[in-house]
Amino acid sequence: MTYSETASRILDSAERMARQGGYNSFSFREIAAEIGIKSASVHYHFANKEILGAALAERYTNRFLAALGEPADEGADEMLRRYAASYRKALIEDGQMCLCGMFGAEIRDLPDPVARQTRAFFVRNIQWLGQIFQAKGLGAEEAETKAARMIAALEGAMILSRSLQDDTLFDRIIEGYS
Amino acid sequence: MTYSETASRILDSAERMARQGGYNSFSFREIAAEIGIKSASVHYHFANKEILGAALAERYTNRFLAALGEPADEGADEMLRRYAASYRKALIEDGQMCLCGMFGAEIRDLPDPVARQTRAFFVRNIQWLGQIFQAKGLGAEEAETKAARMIAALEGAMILSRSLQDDTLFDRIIEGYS
DNA sequence: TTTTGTCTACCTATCGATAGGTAGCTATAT
DNA sequence: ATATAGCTACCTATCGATAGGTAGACAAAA
Repeated sequence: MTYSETASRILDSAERMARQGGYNSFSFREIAAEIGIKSASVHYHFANKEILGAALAERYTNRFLAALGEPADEGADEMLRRYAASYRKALIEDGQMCLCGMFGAEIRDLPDPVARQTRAFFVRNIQWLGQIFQAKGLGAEEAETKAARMIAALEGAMILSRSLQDDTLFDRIIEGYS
Repeated sequence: MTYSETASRILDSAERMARQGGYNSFSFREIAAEIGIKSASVHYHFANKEILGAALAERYTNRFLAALGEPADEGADEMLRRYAASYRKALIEDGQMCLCGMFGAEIRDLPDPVARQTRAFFVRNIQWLGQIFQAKGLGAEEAETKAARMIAALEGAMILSRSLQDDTLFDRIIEGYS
């Protein structure tokens, strides 16, 4: 999926808000005000909120995986380090939570298309990490479990580090995974 | 803090909604409708939303810790198992997320009194678990890190298991902590 | 001339919150 | 015993703000 300049700016704005406060924390009005158009014009690009929310999660997932590269490009340990570093960068450098971590927590309250895209984030990330763990010699099932465990640790580390306003806590929690 | 019958039912209702969709997912009107009073009467018991939210997090924290008992009552490993089991019960038996996990994720968007109570949940839980790890022979700093790591793993496991609608995933992720 | 993107203007529903009132209980003072 | 006063727990009615969403006009570009 490719987006126009305006559509991209809408997504940028919505993503920033959603990663701060979840699905109910971005609105057509606020997005419009931020990028200098009217809320009706936001509806032109994204007909309703569930379409916008689903697009948000889809673009986030694609960008996230694209930034990681193919799972086999380099050594397995280096890939794990890179994976953890991408969460670290989001939290500490960008000051934002994982969009799909937020959406995942409130998934029972989300419109179905948004929930589906949120699940896709975790499925694809478990696949990505699972390949790494398999490259390290683990069986498919165990690799998947370890992948899920690592993602859970990173999502949880974000929440605790953010809550306690202590960036170093993220590193201390993740120590050993990198 | 002790609450009247009605105040307790307000908190029960709000807690259930908040653990499903976060701070913006409960409203005075919806709570009132659920327990059969008017929204103005909810304001009688909790003057505004931040007071209600803070009371929610405070009661949740106190109940959570009370259910765990004193950290030294039994063997350290049994206490760790019990700690993980309390998250498991919430997720699988009650079908709910951790209230302060939800609030923690969106903490930057929360009114200050709610954010403070949310932080208190994590501080007190790290203290509780830290005592267990110290009883197992770890130094204070390392015990605190391991405590935070375990809480992060449990919060993250809830999000993934919930997102992927797979109860067994929670157990597989937590395997080894219990 | 059709499409694209934006606008004005509006809608209904809901939000948190407040004002003002009432029924019933309780405690004190006469 | 009775009147007075205050408190508790609710009510009706309403406020301004904001939510998501829609209809239709309009200008520029293809």
